[in-house]
Amino acid sequence: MKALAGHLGLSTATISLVINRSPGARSIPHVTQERIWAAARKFKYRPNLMARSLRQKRSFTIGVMVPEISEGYSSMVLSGVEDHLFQEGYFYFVVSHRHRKDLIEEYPHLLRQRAAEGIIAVDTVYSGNCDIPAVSISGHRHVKGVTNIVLDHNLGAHLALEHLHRLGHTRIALIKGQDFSSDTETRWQAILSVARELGITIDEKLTVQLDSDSPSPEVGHRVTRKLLEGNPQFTALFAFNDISAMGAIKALRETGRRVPEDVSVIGWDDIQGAAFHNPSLTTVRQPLRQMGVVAAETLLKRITAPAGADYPKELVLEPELVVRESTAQKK
Amino acid sequence: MKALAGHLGLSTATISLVINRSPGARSIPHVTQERIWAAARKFKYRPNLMARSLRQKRSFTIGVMVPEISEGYSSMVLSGVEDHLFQEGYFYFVVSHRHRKDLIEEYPHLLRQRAAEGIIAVDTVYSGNCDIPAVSISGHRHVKGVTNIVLDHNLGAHLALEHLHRLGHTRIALIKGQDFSSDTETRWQAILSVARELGITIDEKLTVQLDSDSPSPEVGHRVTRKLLEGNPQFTALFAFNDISAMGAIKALRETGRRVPEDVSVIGWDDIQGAAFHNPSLTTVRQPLRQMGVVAAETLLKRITAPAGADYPKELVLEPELVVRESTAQKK
DNA sequence: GCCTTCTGATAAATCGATTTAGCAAGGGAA
DNA sequence: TTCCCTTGCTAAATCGATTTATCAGAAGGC
Repeated sequence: MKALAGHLGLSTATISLVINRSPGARSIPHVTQERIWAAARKFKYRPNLMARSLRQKRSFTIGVMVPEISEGYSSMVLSGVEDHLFQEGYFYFVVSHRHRKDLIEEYPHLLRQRAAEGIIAVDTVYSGNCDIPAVSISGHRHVKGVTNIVLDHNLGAHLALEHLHRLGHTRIALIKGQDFSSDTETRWQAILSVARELGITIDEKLTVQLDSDSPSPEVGHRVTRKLLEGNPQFTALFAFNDISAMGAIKALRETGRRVPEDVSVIGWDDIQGAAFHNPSLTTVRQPLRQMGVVAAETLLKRITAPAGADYPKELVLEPELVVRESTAQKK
Repeated sequence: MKALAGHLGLSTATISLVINRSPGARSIPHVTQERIWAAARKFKYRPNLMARSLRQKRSFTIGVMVPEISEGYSSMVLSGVEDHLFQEGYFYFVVSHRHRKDLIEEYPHLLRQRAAEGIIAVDTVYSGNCDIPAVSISGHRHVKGVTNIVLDHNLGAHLALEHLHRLGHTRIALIKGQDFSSDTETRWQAILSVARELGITIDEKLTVQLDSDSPSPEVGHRVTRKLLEGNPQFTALFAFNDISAMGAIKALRETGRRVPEDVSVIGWDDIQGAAFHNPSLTTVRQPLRQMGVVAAETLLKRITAPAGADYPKELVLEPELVVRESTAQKK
């Protein structure tokens, strides 16, 4: 910039005014402005954003916390987040905590230190111990200063169980989520409540829980194998998510049960692979990309709002049922 | 920091020396140092990294360019990149260009403007038009200033074709990658060369090419349906990647062909879902995470090396064959 | 007693921008 | 002529750190 100023015989102040189209540039004649633009183009001048941020206290950067980046759920959400942030000229840092408590605690501060103006926490229990605006996707705890983006789990449970019910299934096995997943408890309560409503009994002996933080279908495979050891009778299985549903289907096939002829399986999420699994998965679709977009929108709105302004505490999005090949009429 | 200085009755210079353990702190007595640390802890002092970066011209930030974040290949690589960068105290920006030429051209500059000290380009043809260190994963073009991390495609093609050949397959259909994918051409040439070596004829009528930038198996599904229209005779299919292999398998099943009984299918990548597909996929495994780690290591080494130092132009990693259910002896 | 060296700090410049207050020249009105 | 207002621009402060040069005073050597 100094070089530009020298070359043009002007001061850096003038250049700054023109480049930023600030109101102070009103009194700069058009010819001078053109000279400045021309020179800027010629020398490919790009302002140092660090310096600008330091002065303006705006970085146009936000931080995104995910459990694990190489995993369908987070990356779909990220894709939506990215979409919106890009449109608005923001960049973002991604950090993944892999469920480590200390990192979940520390990352918000590190991000803030790096001038992040806000935080999006994906599938992470965020304690809000940092005083910058935050949006939590599937946070499920009301924390001061944090907007929660959540799915209507009751609706989701309803869609799934009613579907199975209509197909004649009454003995339904369940795979509950990992304890650390922020959706687990909410979804579980929704399922229990809807089951009661529909007159479906939830049998504890037909229930298993995912227990490892691996994002692989292997976990669902393992717990389903364990479930099947006692050779329990059931005609449908409702998995915590599509990943575990895939593992469960593999376990069912390995033990001689056909899907959907012998057992109907329903998943949750509708990740990329669900439609191309064999059999393709019936599942409760979460609008993951949209959740990312909404999170980004909400966060930016909060960032640009005057301090102390009101903000939404919770935004609820609706799932939909996608019926494919993995569920069928009970025989 | 000023507040700290005031509280302690010291100057900011002294505090800076101590906090950064700089050599200049030698002459500061231990008691004073302890006072400073105690106060820093008490007031939870965290230096403003923008200001520090501005002065030191180090940001400990790098930029990662990917085609699309919500996609198995990129996110696996990212996971490796993340792992190493985190260890070394670096943060990173992610940008996805969705194959838009203008963005591929512009992003390196935007990243540099945001003080990124280096760039990792994943599956992206990077032109190196920006003078910061760069590492390209599957770049396949030698560009000045860029280190290429590549897979040994010849070995991969060898593993796959030899496997099919041993199983007795000689008429092999091929799905070629999209033109924009940086691996497409290299892999294709490797396959042609290995086929010649093994005495396998590549029949043009058995070859189709992926043509959409969607990361879904749908693309592979569509082109395979088209391939099957003429009812050509073949007993094995070698897909560009696992995603398209899944689409292809669906198309084969839909037209009454069983996998692997009628047609053996082999993929490439070994993404998360490959092992839990039905049938599980035989595939050429790329060490994607490791490629990410190596990329990060190499980039950081280049960043900290003295300017003008030598750097590797290419690092080659080896694939391995993972045999699962989707391939079988020719009947 | 004088000179040097070491100790324990600090003042001030610097990084690269933005922003505010204000200056000089020219024109118009009283 | 004088005063004021606009036009066109700049000096200097500022953001929050790092870093270099320097300084006062004490200690040690001759």
